[in-house]
Amino acid sequence: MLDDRKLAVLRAIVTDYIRSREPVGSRAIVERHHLDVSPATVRNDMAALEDEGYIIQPHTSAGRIPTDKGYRFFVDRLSAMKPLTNAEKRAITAFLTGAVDIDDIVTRTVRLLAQVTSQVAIMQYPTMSTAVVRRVDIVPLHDSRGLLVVVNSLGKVAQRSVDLGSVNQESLAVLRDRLNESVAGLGPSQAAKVLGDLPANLTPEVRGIAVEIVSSLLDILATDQPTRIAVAGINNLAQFSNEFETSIRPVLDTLEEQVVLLRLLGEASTEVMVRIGQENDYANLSSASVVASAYGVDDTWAGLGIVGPTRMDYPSTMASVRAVARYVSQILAEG
Amino acid sequence: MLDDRKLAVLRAIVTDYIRSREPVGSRAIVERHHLDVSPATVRNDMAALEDEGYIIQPHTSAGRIPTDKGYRFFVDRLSAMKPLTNAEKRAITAFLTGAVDIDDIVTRTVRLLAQVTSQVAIMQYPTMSTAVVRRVDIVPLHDSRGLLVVVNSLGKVAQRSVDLGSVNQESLAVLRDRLNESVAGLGPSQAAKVLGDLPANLTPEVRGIAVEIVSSLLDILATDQPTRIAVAGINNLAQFSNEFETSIRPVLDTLEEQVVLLRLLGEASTEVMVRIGQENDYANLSSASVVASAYGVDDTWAGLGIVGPTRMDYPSTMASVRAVARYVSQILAEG
DNA sequence: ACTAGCACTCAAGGGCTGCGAGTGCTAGGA
DNA sequence: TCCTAGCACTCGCAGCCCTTGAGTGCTAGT
Repeated sequence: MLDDRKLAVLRAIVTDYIRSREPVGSRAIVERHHLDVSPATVRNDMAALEDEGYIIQPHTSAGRIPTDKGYRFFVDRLSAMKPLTNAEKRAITAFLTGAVDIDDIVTRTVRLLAQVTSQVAIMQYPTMSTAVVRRVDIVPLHDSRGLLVVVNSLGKVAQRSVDLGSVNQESLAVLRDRLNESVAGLGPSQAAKVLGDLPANLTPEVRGIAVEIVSSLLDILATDQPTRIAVAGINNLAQFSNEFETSIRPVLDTLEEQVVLLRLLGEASTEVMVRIGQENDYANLSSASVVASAYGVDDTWAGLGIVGPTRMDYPSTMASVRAVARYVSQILAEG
Repeated sequence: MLDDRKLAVLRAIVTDYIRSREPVGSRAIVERHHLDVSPATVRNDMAALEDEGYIIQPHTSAGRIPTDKGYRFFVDRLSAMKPLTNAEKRAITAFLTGAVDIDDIVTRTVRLLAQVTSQVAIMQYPTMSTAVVRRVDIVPLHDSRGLLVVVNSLGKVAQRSVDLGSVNQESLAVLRDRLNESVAGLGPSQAAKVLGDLPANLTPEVRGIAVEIVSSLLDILATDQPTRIAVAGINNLAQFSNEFETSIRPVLDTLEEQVVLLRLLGEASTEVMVRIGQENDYANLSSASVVASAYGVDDTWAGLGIVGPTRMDYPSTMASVRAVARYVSQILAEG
């Protein structure tokens, strides 16, 4: 049905349209891509491609532009990721070295990604779910307030404000040691099991306060901060103001919805995921595309990616997203 | 020079223009604000106001719109902050109760502010500078990597990845205890002084590792995370796409510049600060206004505020910003 | 000091026109 | 059977002109 020349025509339309944002006509194709046929022949091919739903005409006397389906076909079958230039690789390493902690890594990565792709970058903070607890601490602050601090093996720190009542320092130290003995080295779910029985085994004076602290601790382990997302490069959207069908409004709305972003990134695998226009489950993103990939080490994975107009340079963007995901994984693995 | 009626005319122009975004004509003023004079009289007043630079005509046959100077006069002399409705007050308290730690407070506050004002909200994380160190901990992670964790009296947790070499657990515990004895209860600058002499007083086997850890600790105390800013409600900008002189682009650019935002918020005092259009030192904000206030407890203050078009409802916005700053200060004071 | 009246200005919107890019179709050639 | 040349057709776009109407500044009169 689609012979080689038709595929070449489709590829030409997609690449030219991505470059120029102008509907692509039959003459332009034969000229720019030296197909050795006449425009009339290309027109016949275009008619066929239009019948199949890969391209449309914005109006009768205009050239063709790709549909979502056309982009999809292009991404799946007609393009290869464009390898990064050495300058880009150097920029990536330069940007990511010198990060001091995991928050810093995320902040730097998301900015880097925004800069490299000239799109809006989003990145999920690594989850703790497969990490194990390394340290639990209870720090008195002032009056009866204190802070419960949990450090996990990824170097992620979680904290929760707690009420310590009038418990004395020694009891607190005892409780802390018991907590550490119990849960250090355990994953969240195992830790939660162990913690359930803990208060019963404590001396009465500690027990009162222990109940609240254990419940806060369980809370930390359960919620596991899956809700945090870093965003950067929103200013890059402005250049596409008239790119999106109506306005950039719905896209901006989506970027404020952490839950939606999380679900988007949740679908990323270690290879590059691309969602084009209507393929997104969210009406707000129906004229946007999402390119995402998972990053992480061992069994701990989270997502990062970009959001942009459907008319984007998929080969380059996909390559950038994948490269950044790999570099940041590597950095996480190293320390 | 400016008699009462002229002031009333200016006030009418500002309020009507804020409402309708249409240039305000002389007839509209006498009708909507029952000044008991004729349009012709108002026209004379308008000519005077224009001479003084408070209003301009976008084109010859149009009504008048306020200049930055006109807004400034309005804010300083012609308006009072609009008290919040009970519903708004309830929304604020509802939104802020249940915050679990300081990060959570900031996240919630900045979203709240964006929602209440329908503008872009920005908020500086509280600085540690006047807080005292409560706890220092060193948590081994894997291989030779570890995490240095510092908790301060505000409940703020800072961490830094460190290389522990092959030091054993006991030495680490010793070092940790010594660090806590030395700096607990001290502010950053005092702590830094004490820390300088510490390694010399340690046993040789601990000393090697201590040097690096102390330097990381000093780093944490010095950098003090003043660089973090939370932003929310960028989608609110979209409704003003054609509000800003050229586009929302420069404003979006500014919002990506943490340094600029920090300097903006740094100028906030405990009363409400308003910067209108060209009053901002940044060309990117020349058609935007910033409303900000300081929040905090005791000697620890940071800034929060909003960024929006110069055509904004100053009385309400100022009231909201002030109210939110006060509520969040109160919450910080309580726990 | 205010007002009525009037001539003037100018942005915005509607209708009209010519231009040109691009198409679909058909007939003819390899 | 596939490709091409030629041609009539479509339609968005830009430019132009005109009308409309809101709003002004000025002047003479109360």
